[in-house]
Amino acid sequence: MKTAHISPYEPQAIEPKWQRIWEERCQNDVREDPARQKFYLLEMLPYASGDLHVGHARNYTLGDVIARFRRMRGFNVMHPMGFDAFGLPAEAAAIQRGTHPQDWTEANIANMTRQLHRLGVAYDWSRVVDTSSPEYYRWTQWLFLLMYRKGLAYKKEAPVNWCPFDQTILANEQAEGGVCWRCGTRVEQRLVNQWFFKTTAYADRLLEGLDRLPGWPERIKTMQRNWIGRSEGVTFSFDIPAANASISTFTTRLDTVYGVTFIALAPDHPLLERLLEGNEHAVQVRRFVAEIAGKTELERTQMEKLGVFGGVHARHPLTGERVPIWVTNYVVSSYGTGAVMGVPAHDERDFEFAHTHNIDVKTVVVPPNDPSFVARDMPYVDDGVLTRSGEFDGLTSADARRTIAEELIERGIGEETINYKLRDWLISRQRYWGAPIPIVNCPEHGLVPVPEDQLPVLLPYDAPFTGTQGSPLENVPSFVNTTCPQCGGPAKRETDTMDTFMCSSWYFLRYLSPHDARAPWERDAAFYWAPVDHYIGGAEHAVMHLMYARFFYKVLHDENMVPADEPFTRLFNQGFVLGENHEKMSKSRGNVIGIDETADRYGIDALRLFEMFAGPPETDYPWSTTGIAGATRTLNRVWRLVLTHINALRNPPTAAAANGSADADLRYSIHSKIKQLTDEIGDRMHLNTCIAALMTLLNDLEAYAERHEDASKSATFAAGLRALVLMLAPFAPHITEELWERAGQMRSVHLEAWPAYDESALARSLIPYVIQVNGRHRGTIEAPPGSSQDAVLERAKDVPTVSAQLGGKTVRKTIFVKDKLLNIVVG
RNA sequence: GCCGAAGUGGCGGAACUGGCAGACGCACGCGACUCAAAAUCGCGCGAGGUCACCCCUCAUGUGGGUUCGAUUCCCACCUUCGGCACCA
Repeated sequence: MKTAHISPYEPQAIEPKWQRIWEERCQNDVREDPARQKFYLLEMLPYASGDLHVGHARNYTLGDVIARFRRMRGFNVMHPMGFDAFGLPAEAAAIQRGTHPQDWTEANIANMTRQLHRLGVAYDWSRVVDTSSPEYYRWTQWLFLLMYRKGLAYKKEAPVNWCPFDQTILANEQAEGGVCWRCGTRVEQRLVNQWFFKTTAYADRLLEGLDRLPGWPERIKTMQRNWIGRSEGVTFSFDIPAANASISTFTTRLDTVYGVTFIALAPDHPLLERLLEGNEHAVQVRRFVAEIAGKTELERTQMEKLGVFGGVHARHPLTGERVPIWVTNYVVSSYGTGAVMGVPAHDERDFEFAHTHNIDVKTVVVPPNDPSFVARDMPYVDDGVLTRSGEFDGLTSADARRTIAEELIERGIGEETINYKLRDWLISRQRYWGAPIPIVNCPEHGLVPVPEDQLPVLLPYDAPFTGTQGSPLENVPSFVNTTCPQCGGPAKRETDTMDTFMCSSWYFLRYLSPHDARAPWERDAAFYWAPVDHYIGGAEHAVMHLMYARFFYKVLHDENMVPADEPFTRLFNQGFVLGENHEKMSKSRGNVIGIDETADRYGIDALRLFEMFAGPPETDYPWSTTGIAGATRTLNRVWRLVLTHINALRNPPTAAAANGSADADLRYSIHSKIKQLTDEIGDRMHLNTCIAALMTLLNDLEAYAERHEDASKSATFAAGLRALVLMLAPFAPHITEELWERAGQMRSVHLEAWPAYDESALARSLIPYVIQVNGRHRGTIEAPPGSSQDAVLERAKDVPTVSAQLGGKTVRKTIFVKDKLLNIVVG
């Protein structure tokens, strides 16, 4: 093969060239087309942090390959991109460097936009959104008002993480370990008036919806189920005669109720003060409560189980026994009723507590096969059969739970209850860089929503965001002081901004009509495009973003603004790109590989090809400098092969196979690869094996060209070149477009149809049969498909390595798998 | 502690429903081209035995099991990674 006179492959020249042309042609812009099947592909929008690295590139390339493939398969593909632009990092950077959050964010978006263009991803750039722009957050505020109108947004006083140094509230995830992520100060629990969304009202629907999402990873659904934490049980009361009160408890194990030997109260239980009146233990209890109050809930969960006797007894509603009440550190007031019936024999925690405080352990449930069982060294927490439980003895746990519940309900002291771990979503943030909450406080009318025609409530550019003066907007009089929309009298605005997760809970709908000034999105557009068919993003958003977005979507479905009640049909969590040292890529480790430096050196197509080839999309893999060099080498080989035989693409030969079996073999290779990629990209998405298949096809084509001087005149070879370029196009869009143009094609390679495979090319006259003796591979023969067992056996006996194993032994049986294998069992 | 995922050459990985373990690539070695190097191309490349060739044995974290046959299914254990962790 002559390689002379072929221009060198120069990605640095052709990549910007095609990016410019695609942009000028608006080649990737889409619109609704009822005649075609839609496909909405989305990657989670990035936070506007400023710089993209090869991990982002992997994520977006994966989406791009699937989107381009779908487009070539005839789908009308929506593939947009945007920026999650509000948030604390912008404010932190502002405080640190003295730049304004808006300027910092804008500069970052400009840089990231440049880098995203550079990646060659086929986004519809006319739809880009910036969640910090007034055109966008106007609708975030509008959606807040929708929630408010529906009674799903409310304000209440609640304990939150407060950093005394930064003078601000922190989200749970920013106060991990009980310290402020920014300054390391220990956070305090503080009661603050906060805005919440009533996510708990949707708890059951959020749970049930997961069962209708077969396209989601099981582990993400499990995480959401755990987070929602639905549990069914019974709430019933214990009377406290001495205090003339009663204490309500929740349990899922009513079958163990006869084993109650104490009641455990949360230290901040509302009834506690009443129990302590005239109680000789009061001093001790108060000292204990004060000690615990100094700890956050998180710290409490990490301590050993402590408690003091409360000085009073309750009356067991079924046995009438006196049950001591203890105040403990292991019961939390925020779940259930803040009081727990203590059953040491059948609960790990109660057992541990009872053990250290010398409380009775009363076994009331025994394993079915061990009636004399006694919980001595460890509790028995499984279901079993009841004993020492009065009239309920002999019932199974399941039956007992039902029967005892009926009894309590009948007597009017109990009711069936469902509890959730899920709590309402706290959306207030005392920060500057977020969307202001569109509510006005009027001395006459209380909380008054800002009328929709007055949106957006603009974030003032000038605000003292020092990070130490509390909420910055509080200190901007021109913002705070306003008039009541209802009476026109003087009033004050809410100075909190909204959690940025609100911005990202609906952005995928804004993409559908990003410039609409009358509505957050056009209903028709939503009913055409939604839901998102394929959502790609990291698993770190398993609960937060994905739960919030599902909540929003269900509310919007109730409003008939979207066509269904689940926003993301298929969810895919891609793996990370690790550093070359197999460690997580991070600035502090100094192993971050940037997009620009990589593109300059190897080209974007090589980056894309390497990242899709290095491993299956869901697993982590390390960066490899030699690996990407290998991708460049592969592209170089494609370049030379195609240009050497460019005439075969320019004027495809029509002559039938000229080289007999070589052509048939090549044809088989071509069509099997087309079939493999077609099935794989559409379904399992193991793009690494797709690229391996393309490399094999490249090897086969090169070998053919090497052996046949007149390769360019073979119709089969020409078809192979064509298939190679078309199938490589989603992976390496620039080089394929350039080759396509040089082949004299008038249309973009990316608007061509995906090649079709021919079943007849996959049928072979001879196929390999594996011959085993006693299950071990001893040889291979070639025979026609559909050969009989006897025919294969006859042929197999002639294979020396097989006959050597058969020598002198009796054939006991043979196992024959049609078109595949013959196993001869001898002994 | 509980739940889940994963362990395959020097490295990334392949083998999709049990049927030729190591596709494809990287690294490495040898050779061709070259004054030389780079680039490129060709050949080799799990371990051991025998080595002229054929071939044989062992090998998919460890130990068992099911099966004619196990990287694949089952049981136990080890390691790694993720999630949950007093939710009554």
